[in-house]
Amino acid sequence: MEATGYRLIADEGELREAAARVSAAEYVGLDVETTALSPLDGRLRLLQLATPGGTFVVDLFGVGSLEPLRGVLEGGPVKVAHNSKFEYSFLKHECGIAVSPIFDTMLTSQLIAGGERGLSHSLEEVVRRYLGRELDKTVRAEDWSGDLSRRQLEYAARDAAVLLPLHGKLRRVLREEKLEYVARIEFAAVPSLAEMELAGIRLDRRRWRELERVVRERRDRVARELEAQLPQPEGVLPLEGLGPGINLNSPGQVIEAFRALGLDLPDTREWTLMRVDHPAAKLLLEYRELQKKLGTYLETYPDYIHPGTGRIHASFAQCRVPTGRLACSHPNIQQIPHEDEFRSCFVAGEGYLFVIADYSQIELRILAEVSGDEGFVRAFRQGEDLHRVTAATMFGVPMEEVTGEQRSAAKRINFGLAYGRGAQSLSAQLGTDEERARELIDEYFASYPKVQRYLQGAAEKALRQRTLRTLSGRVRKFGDTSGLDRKARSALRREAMNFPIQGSSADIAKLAMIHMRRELEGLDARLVNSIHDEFVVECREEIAGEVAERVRRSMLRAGETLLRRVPVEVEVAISPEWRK
DNA sequence: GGGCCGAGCCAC
DNA sequence: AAACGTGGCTCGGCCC
Repeated sequence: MEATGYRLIADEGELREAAARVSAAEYVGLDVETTALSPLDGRLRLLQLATPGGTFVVDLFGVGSLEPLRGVLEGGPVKVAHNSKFEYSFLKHECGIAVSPIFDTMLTSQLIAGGERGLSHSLEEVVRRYLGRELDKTVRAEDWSGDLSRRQLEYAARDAAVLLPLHGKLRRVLREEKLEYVARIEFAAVPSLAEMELAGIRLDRRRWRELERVVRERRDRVARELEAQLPQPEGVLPLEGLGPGINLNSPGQVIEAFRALGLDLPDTREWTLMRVDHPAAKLLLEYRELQKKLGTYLETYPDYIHPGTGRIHASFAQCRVPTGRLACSHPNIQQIPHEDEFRSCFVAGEGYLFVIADYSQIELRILAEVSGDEGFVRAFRQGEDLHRVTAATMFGVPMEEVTGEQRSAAKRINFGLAYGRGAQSLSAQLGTDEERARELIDEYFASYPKVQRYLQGAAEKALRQRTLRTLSGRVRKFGDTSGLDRKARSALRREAMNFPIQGSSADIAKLAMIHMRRELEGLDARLVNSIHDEFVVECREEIAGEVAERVRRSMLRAGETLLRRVPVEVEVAISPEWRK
């Protein structure tokens, strides 16, 4: 790698001069070094700006304020960054600067990869893949809070400088691969995600603790009843209430205990236990549910409350999921149990309310759109109850005469097909035999012939052309499909049928987040959670009505941008708690 | 003590 | 023998 020239900026005068030089550039590489990984816990130390004419390394412990750079960072040249959510978050939180416009080389690499597994998207790997250069990343782990070595400064400058040739290369690839539109969506969504993380969400600690106590009592009671049913393991004296007993969380020990009862289990999954006719099996299922709630949610979530803000700041990964859905972690606030007793512990702050908005049946609307099936499209256009219409057509009865059971079967098929579900699994869910399930599917496809044609077409295309796209052009690439066994082939077919539907839904959700941020700008209102087709916005109580309308408008606009033949519907609720 | 993996299960 | 797409988290159980 070539020697890196850079200029260290250590006072305000030099910074103003640098800002003037940088503002003339069309693209600048942007990178920061920080004293911690979260802006809530650490500070910016260095800010690097790379232009074709040279790289500036700004020492924030020297300049004090980045105000002279505001004009460069907000508007002005395109800022090229790798994982720009990081730069955005620090600059927004620490300086109130909203970086824009953005070109993100990590998101670009992820879009181009199309969900292929095993590809790293670290700067080091992406530079190796697209530029054929080696970057030494060993300096990153060093301490950035004290005096900086020459090596550290060079490293910092080089990381920013490499973004320019990388951008040049990736821009060409984006164009060749027809990914420019979806890339624009991703880049524009970065501020929405960053600000959602910074905002965090409030968990009512007292109510959560109370719920924990109740659930723990229930669990302990079930555990005692269950242990009374199971034989004690050998070599353990049955000391009352003191025994180590068996570990109910260990599938191995549970299988052993059931064997002693004369029940041979292949595994201890829910599906297996459900059909075991023994009170211990029912108790174990009950125990599992309570243990899951306790261990995964109740005991651990309070640890995520940030001491500084008193709120939970989860992280959202923008392009980690091949379909384009967000992934959430630390903790995952997309998987809170749906029951009100859990969700209602997430509350708006004092004087604030939640606006909770979700898309109604968005994936089925997408299926209608992409398949173009007239019956399906008509049902949505006329605002009918789709499951009822489906049942009426499938079973050949008038709408008014559809029974609850028929509607429920139709609903399960409607949803199942979007996941590529087959007769076998459908029969298990409906409690019919496989032949009957096959008949139902046939009747379904007879009612909606273009849906069948579409789904089969997607599966074939994945196998033959090995690439599929969503409505925004997001691509999913499938590896070599020639050597797959039957099982792997059918798994791939199912994935192929699902990808455009789930992926287009993610496209719409991301567009909605972009619109929403603009619609809410200047209001005391912000997005605090995003659960695929649902958004939770927190706002001052006085403006909740107005915010609800703006959220609805943003979501409808996003839906209508990508769905041209099918109407979009959004349901909005206002509540001090996260609940329906 | 940390890392890894499979089983199991929560969400959409 | 067994399920139906996308994830993340906790646990036991194993390794170094």
